[in-house]
Amino acid sequence: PRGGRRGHRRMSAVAGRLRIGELARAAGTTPRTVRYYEEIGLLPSSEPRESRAHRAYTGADLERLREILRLKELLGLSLDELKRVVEAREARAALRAEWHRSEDRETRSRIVAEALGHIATQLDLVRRRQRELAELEAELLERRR
Amino acid sequence: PRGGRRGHRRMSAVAGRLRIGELARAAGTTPRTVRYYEEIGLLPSSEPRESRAHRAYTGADLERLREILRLKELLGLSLDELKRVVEAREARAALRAEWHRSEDRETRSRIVAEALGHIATQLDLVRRRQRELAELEAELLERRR
DNA sequence: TTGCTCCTCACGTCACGTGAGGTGGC
DNA sequence: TTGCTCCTCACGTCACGTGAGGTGGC
Repeated sequence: PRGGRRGHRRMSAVAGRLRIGELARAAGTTPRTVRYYEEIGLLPSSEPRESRAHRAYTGADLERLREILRLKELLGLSLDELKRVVEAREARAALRAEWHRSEDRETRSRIVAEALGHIATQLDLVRRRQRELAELEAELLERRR
Repeated sequence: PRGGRRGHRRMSAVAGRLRIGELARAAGTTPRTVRYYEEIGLLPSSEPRESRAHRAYTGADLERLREILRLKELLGLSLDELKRVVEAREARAALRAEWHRSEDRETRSRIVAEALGHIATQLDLVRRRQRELAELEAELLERRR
């Protein structure tokens, strides 16, 4: 007595691939937004489809979309800025591979330094927001007296 | 030997009133944004001018604009939501006057309860953002290893 | 008088929302 | 086969940006 009786089993498609509506819902957004991000190259994803075919996404795509939306909402980044962040992140992934191949200590430390720089930039933004939110919270508490 | 030599003294106009450019700069935005907020009724301000006259603002207008921009940026509120927040805040100011006039204890506590409710709503939003930012910070720190 | 800053249209842009009309997969 | 969900235009909307052409105040 488990497993659905009759009726359509309407969820994920083949092999854990997500359809655009499932992806959007899981990420807390809409299909239109996903298509728009693809259009401007923020989600390159969805490998070349034969025209008019449905888009299919992986769990990695979902993670990426969630991360993008989070940076957008929490840090207030524009899609243009997000594009640069995403590209920098991909560049770092490529560099990491290079790091593994390289024996040169100087090359290695240069790569690490650059990665740390990117993270530091984002941390600065996060912390500024945290400070501003703390101020706002303090004022609200004050007003509550 | 203080006070400007010759040249134009080009800052605030009469009696501490701000021009739109000064207001915008002080609030960290643009004149266009100020005009747009006035257009949609978010900044009613700038009492009826004879047509084509320049707008003039007070320090209170500046405070109000700053507050609006802060809620918009930190909490991600739309202008429509901000309008409601501002209206609620004005309603509270009116209620406060009523509170002072009223002798009835029940009326008084009802007014206070309502005001506390509004503040609690905003505090919830602030704290959710804080939690999300803390998560993001933790992940960045983790990634930095 | 000269320079800014201001004024009002009005069209452009960014980040999507919302149908219209049609096709695809459980 | 029936229902959803998907597809691609394409126009609408929100929150401004950006000139164009003109007027106002220190």
